[in-house]
Amino acid sequence: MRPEDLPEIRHLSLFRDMSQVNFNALMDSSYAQIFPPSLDLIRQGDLADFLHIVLDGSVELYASWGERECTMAVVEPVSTFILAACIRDAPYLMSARTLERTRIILVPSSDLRAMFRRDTEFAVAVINELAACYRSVVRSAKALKLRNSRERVAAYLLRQSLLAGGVLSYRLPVEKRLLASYLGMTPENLSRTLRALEAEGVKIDGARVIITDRDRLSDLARPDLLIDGPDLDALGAGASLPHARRGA
Amino acid sequence: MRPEDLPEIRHLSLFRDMSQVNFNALMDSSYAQIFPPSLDLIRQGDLADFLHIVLDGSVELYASWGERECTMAVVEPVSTFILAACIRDAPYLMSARTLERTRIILVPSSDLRAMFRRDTEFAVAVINELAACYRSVVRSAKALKLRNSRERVAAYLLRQSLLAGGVLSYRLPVEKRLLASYLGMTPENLSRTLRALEAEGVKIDGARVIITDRDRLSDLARPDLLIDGPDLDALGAGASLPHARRGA
DNA sequence: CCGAAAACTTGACACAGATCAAAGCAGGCT
DNA sequence: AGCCTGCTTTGATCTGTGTCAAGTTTTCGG
Repeated sequence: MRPEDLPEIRHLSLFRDMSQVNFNALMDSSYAQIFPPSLDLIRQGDLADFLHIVLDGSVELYASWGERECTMAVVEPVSTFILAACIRDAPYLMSARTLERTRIILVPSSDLRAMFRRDTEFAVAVINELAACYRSVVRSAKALKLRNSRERVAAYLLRQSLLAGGVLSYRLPVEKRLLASYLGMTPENLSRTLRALEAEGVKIDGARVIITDRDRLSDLARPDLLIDGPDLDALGAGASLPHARRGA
Repeated sequence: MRPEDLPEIRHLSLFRDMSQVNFNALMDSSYAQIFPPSLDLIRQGDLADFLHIVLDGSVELYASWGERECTMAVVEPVSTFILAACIRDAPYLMSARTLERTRIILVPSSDLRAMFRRDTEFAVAVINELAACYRSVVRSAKALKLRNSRERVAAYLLRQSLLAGGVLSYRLPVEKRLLASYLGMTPENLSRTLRALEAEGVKIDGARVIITDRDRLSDLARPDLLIDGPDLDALGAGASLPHARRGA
């Protein structure tokens, strides 16, 4: 692990409040590793040996059942994933693969479990993180059950615009194929839906999104605080995709 | 609150390991209340003032968006609900209504938040509870995205049979209307699907389910440990419905 | 025990979304 | 640069699921 990584990790809400000694102890038993793109890091069903912290690159969390699979989230630096499985000492419910060349810190889950018994501040941080993750998945389950795919796409486009700072133009931060899977639809259907939305206040050109009539799009998406955030919740790794960036 | 309630609450994994003094303190600031059937206990969006513990009766957790609504879970005695919102001191993401006459203990969420800073065993219990809830919602999100409605129904029927102890005949523990909503489909569609499944190894007679060919049904449902459990996870209030009972 | 209200079922139909197939297009690699 | 793989789009078609409407059954309160 590089020394310059430590401050970044320390800055995560999960590790921010614990004592320096305990933080050091945790980091001492951890190690960094670099993975090439499209590499499977975790297979669902395996036992959760390590908490993962993404430092560079990005990681897709996905679930599979038989032949089918679907994207559950994408994790970007700097954040952690599969905390819950580590804590329960249980099999992972999701698989993980790198989307690009990715550097990851691995924290042994046994150390983790020992640590929150010793460090109250850490325990409180874990509690907050888990509660946030939980709420984040609940939000996406609500979206899935309450909205149809057109509404989900519209809400997604609108939300990205807000996350990028209210801009009217931005680039999709993930491939459409992946976005489709995340939104619970086929790539073909997403493609058509994006096309159809051009009559509803948004122009799509490749990965570029241009919102031409925010109110109109908003009428369709009917964004909802309790589904779309603004989530102080899902800032950690819950069940969301990367944010669009201002000016990108 | 009745004195005889305390042991039952104390027995919950959430409260089992904390010190007696702290448990008493928490209970002292709590109070019981009895609600009639079909009463709205919680409206999504309200601030989370109390952790709820169901002692008698049952409670439906549901989400709404505009006119639409859907069932997220049903909570039965003795267990807690909306822990995550209490911890985050955030608005509820779900609404709650009683399904029958229901007795509930209300624990002020401020006391709760103070308590896990003071009592490490309680903090650990909260961590475990939240991790379990999280995993439970992930499971149901996976089911929703990976299976079609017929597969979800088949898996549900099979799972209930196992939860009731592997029986081949049991009664549905909830109304079909509610089950449909939980499974993300319309009542009409559920009705037709149940009918169609009669060619696949189950017989449905009103609320009675008779599994006539477990293997055949299993082939269709393809039950999966990482979706359907057996979840040591969702024994608490995650995102599940009541279990069928042996002999019912 | 009866009547009203609610839950459930069934049928006809419409539409959203999946699938299959094939044609562009773009990005990465040698 | 140029090829090749994999993403994306488009079209045609089909299936699953929702909707509307009417009927039946069950439940529950008086």
